[in-house]
Amino acid sequence: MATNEAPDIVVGRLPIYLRALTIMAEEGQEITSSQELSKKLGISSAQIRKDLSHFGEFGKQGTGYEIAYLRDQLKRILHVERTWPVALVGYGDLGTALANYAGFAPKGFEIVAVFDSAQDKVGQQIAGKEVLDLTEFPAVVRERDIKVAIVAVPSSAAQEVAGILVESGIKAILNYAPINISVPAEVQVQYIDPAAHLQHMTYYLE
Amino acid sequence: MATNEAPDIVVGRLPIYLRALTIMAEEGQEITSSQELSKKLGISSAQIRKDLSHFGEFGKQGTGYEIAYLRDQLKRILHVERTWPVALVGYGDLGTALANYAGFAPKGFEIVAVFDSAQDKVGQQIAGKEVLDLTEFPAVVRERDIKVAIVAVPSSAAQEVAGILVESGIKAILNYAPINISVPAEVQVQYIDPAAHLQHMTYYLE
DNA sequence: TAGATTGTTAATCGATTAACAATC
DNA sequence: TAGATTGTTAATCGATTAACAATC
Repeated sequence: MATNEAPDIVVGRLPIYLRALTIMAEEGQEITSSQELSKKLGISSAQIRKDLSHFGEFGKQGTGYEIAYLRDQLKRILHVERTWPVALVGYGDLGTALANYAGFAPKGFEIVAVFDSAQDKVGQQIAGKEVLDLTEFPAVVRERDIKVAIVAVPSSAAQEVAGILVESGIKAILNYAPINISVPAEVQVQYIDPAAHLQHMTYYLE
Repeated sequence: MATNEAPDIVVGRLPIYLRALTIMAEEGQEITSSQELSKKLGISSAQIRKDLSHFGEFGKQGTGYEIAYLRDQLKRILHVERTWPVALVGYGDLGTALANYAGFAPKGFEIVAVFDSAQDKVGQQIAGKEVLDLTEFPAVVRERDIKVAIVAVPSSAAQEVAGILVESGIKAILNYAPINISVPAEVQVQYIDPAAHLQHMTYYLE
C-alpha cells in the first residue's frame, strides 16, 4: 500500500539501500531479502520492509527481492534513473577532489561546470572542464538547466554563494562549508562536515 | 538535571551547536539564547534546551547562555578540549584534499600520518608529512597512540583497510568509501557519501 | 506440500514540542 | 519590579519493532 508521502528519514535511507543493491548486482547476485540487507547494513529487516512499503510492493513472499528490479525502482523513486548535471562552486583542494571524483557518475550525477571567483583559477582546466568565473554562474546554470550545486568555498563566502545559487534557480545544494546557510524552504540543503562527524565519535572515546 | 547517557541523536547535534557558538564567538558575540540558536540552525529552541539539559545546566534564566562558557562545556563533553591525532589512509585526490584541509585543527583534530599502499605514492610529501606504506600502519598507530582514522580508499579496499585499523587499535573511523564496513561494536564508524546526500535531495526535485 | 519471506497491523519505544514555574 | 529565558514536566507526535496472515 504505497502512499505518496514518505518521512524524510525514510527517504534518507533509500540511497543506502540502493548502494547495497548496486554492489550486490555488480557481484552477480540476483536475489536478496530484507534479512540479508539487514545484516549488511545494520538496519532491522522490519524497518527495511516498512521503509520500502511506503513506495510500493517490490518483493515476493517466500523469495525476497529481485535485486535488479528493486534497484531500478529505487532509482526511479530517487529520480536518478537520469543523470543530473551539477555545478561545483569552489576550486580549491576540495573542489579539485570533487571534480575528479569518479563516484558521482554511477550514482546519477555529473559535474558539468566548475566556478571560482579567484582570477588566477579562472581558465584552468580540470577533468575536461574549464574553471569559469563565478559571475557567469547564473547564465550557465540557466542555459544548461542545472538544478543541483555543490558548495566547496570557505565558510566566509558560503552564504553569499548560496544566495547566488538560489537566485539562479538552483534547487538542491550540497554544502561542504562548515556553516549553516539560509535558503528558501523549497530549496533542499544537505551538509557535509567531517569535523562534526569526528566530534560525534570522540564523544564516545576515552 | 544532567544524566549520564544521552541519546546518540542528541550527541550528533552537539557539534552543530558547537560550530554555531564558535562562529558567534569569533564575531565577538558574548551572549546567546536558545531562541537565537534556533533561528540560526533551524532547530526548535525547546529541542536545543532539552538537548543541553542532558549534560548539565549551562544557562541563566532571563539572560541565555554565555557563549564562551557553553562552547567550552561542549568541547569538554565532546572530548575536543584536546587535539586528537588522526591517521589518514588513502592518498588519492580526496586524501590530498583532506591532508590539506585547514578545518580539522580548530575542531580538535590533526592529521599526523598519511598512508597508502601504492609504492609510487609512498615517500611523497604532503602538508609537511611523509606518505607511509600501509604496512607501517599498526606500528605508527601504536607508537603515537592514535585512536581516530579517516578512510579515503576505493570501496574495494575499504573493508580490508578497516580490518587493519581495528586490529591496530583504532576506535573511531570516518569512512569516505561508499560502502558499509563491518567492525566490532565498540568501534565508532561514521560515513560520508556525497552521492547519497545528492540522491536524498533529488527525491524532492521535479 | 513445507519452508521462507513479504507487507502490514498493532504495540512499543523514543524523540519532539508545548507549556510553565523558577528565577535571573 | 517587569521582562525574558532557562530547565523540566507532561503531552504529543512519529519512528521502530514485533508479530503474523498471506502467499510465493
